Amino acid sequence: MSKILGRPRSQAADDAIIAAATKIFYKQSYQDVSMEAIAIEAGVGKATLYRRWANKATLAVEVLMRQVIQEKTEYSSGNYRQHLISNLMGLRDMLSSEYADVIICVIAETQYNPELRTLFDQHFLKPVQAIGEQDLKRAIQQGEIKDIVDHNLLFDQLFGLFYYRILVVQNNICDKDIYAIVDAFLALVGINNSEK
Amino acid sequence: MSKILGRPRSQAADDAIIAAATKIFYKQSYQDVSMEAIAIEAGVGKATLYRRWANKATLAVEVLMRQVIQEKTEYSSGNYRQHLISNLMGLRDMLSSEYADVIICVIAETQYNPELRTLFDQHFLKPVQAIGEQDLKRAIQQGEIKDIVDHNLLFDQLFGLFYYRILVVQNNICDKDIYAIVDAFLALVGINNSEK
Amino acid sequence: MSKILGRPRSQAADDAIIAAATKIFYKQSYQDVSMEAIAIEAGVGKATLYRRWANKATLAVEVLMRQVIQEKTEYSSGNYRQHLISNLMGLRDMLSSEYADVIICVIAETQYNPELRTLFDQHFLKPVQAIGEQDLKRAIQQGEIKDIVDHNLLFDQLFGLFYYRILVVQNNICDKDIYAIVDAFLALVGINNSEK
Amino acid sequence: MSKILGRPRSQAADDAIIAAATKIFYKQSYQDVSMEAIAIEAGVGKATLYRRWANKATLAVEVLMRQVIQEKTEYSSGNYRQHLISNLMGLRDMLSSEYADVIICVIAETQYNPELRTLFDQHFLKPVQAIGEQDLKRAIQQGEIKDIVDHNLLFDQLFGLFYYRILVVQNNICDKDIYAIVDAFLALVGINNSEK
DNA sequence: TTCTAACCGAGACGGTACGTCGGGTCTTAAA
DNA sequence: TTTAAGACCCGACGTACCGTCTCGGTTAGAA
Repeated sequence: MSKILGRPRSQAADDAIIAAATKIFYKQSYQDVSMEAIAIEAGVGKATLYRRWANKATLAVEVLMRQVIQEKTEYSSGNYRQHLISNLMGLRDMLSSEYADVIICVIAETQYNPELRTLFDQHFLKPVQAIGEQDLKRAIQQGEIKDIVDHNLLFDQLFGLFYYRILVVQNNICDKDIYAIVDAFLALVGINNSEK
Repeated sequence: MSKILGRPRSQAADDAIIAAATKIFYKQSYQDVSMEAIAIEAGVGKATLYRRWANKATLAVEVLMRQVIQEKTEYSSGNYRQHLISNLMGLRDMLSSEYADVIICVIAETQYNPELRTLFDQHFLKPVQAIGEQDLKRAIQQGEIKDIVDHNLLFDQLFGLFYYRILVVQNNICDKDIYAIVDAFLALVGINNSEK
Repeated sequence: MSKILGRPRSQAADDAIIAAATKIFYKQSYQDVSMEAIAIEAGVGKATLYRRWANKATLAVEVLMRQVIQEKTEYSSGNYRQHLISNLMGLRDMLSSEYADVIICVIAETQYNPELRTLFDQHFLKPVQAIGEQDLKRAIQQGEIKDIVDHNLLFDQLFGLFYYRILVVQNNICDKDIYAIVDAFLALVGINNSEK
Repeated sequence: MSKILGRPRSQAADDAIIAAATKIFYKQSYQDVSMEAIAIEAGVGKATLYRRWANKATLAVEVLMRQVIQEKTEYSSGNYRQHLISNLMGLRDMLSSEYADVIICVIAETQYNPELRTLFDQHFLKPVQAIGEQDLKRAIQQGEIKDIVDHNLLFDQLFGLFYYRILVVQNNICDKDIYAIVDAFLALVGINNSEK
């Protein structure tokens, strides 16, 4: 049986590291952030840092994840159209935030780091998609939209639009754009529009 | 009047550097590529390299640009549907190629390097978009598709889908998917579908 | 109160660096020696090297110092004349050795590097002078030579002769020359000569 | 027979280079002086510079030589004691000047550059020694000093004292010191002292 | 006058060493 | 066993200088 031996890990260290990382990733570009700086800001040894997160990218995912969770909980009422708009505004805000370069740099890293890939999928992409899918499922059950087969493709088109516009082309997406996009989306899959 | 003074820059050095960079970016991840390695492979001094390209990202854009130009010239016959399919297959191939991580890393860099941003826009994004737009214009003139107002949005959705699926979610897009996507796109904007 | 924090510096690294430097300074000219080569030979990171010695010259002084210490301990018996001859032969050997160019290059550096100046003084010049002075003092006490006031000047003349002849004019000084020089020196300050 | 073909070398370029080198060696340490800077200051191409002087050290010897010539012509009257004092003051001034580090750096280079060695010998050391020897010869003829056999050794001791004191130990030599040194020297070799 | 050869200033060339910096690991003594 | 501190190895970075080479153009004497 495995007993817990030695000094237990300090929760304070965890918190200090995340706080420091969140702060530093906010005000500096991903590349310019050094693990050393985070360790110093957190008042923590580098080993303590690496014992919890294997590398900079992994720590960055942690920070991003917490940012997503914050966003997620803020939008939670209204009908499907409202939900969708709220979710997409959340996504827009995240992609336009100071963490934009952290997101894209992490995505870059995932190209040749499978573990990070998995982590990023589960802690960042999935949670964002999940909101959309939960809402969608409820909307279908409530008869708000058609039970289309390939909503994956449509969702990817929707999300892709945001990633591409904001991160690649670097045109920001205003609220009016989002209304138009959502309405176009609902025009395709919504039930009410065929009733009109 | 400005005369040409001093020894002119060697075209051979240009070529050697680009060839070396293309080769090395192909077989190594962007992060693992060092400017020093490129200089050595090209048989060129580091100063010669930095005289032309200020940093790794700028050189990477050069390499990507030439890859895009190669792709572009390969697809050039058939009707609009054919063209669109060809173009998107080209985009898919590029985003799925060994240069995928170079592209995403360059995009990452553009987040905090305005000059690189401009360069990437003009030498990579614009050329790719241009193909689509030229074809579109011709298609409208020939009455193949509706003269819709906001084809920008639709194109971004299309391109975004590819960037998102391949680079972010990392699901590859097969030929069948492309047919489906194009048909869905034409169902929205094509004229023939309203005739059905 | 100052406690010892962090990982202590590795004595093994110190030793490896000094051994490597000694070896490389021996077989290459000072100018051709690179810090990188020393680091590699020592199996040590460049940072580790620069953490201890700020530059090539400082490291060279370290190497020279250890060479002086080796020489010093070799000559230690006989009367004052014998001692003087031994010491000057040691100086001659050092200035004629493979380290000659290291010595002169370090002296060159001291012209515009005060810290190196101090270091060179304390770790190289002083130890060499000290031998002569100790012997002198003993010789005076034992009545072998006159208690002259300005032996500094005479010593500088003696040492200067060696530096000038070997390093500047680059004529080597043979054993016979040394005997002559010492006898001339003792003819000036020795007691026995006035007794003859 | 070799005829002079092509455009003759520009005297103006020679002068400009020497002037620039003299100026720059004066105000910067030898190490910090770059051939490029001299070429720019002289308004001359680097090739023009290297066509005349093979490297920095060779050019430095040129500068030093001209400095020696300047000094030489300044002292030329009085008896031998006066001459010797003047000459040594000239040497002292040169070794204490802004060119001190140039001298020592050139000496350093001569350790592994035989051509420079020859050049330095003929253009710097010899001229300085020559003054002393000419004066000595005349003094011997005029019966001012003994016709000693090995005045080489004594001269080396004298010059060595200056090089060692000023460049190595870096104690400056004041006028009073020079008087003392000269008188000690003449006490050894002078005729008048035995007459007193 | 035209030709030829060496020159000129400017600056790019291949090399090479520099000293710094960051990543991720390891080693202390203390808790 | 974890902690903070900080040294460790590794290797890329971008700069600077070396001494050479290549431009277009100049300057002389020879043909």
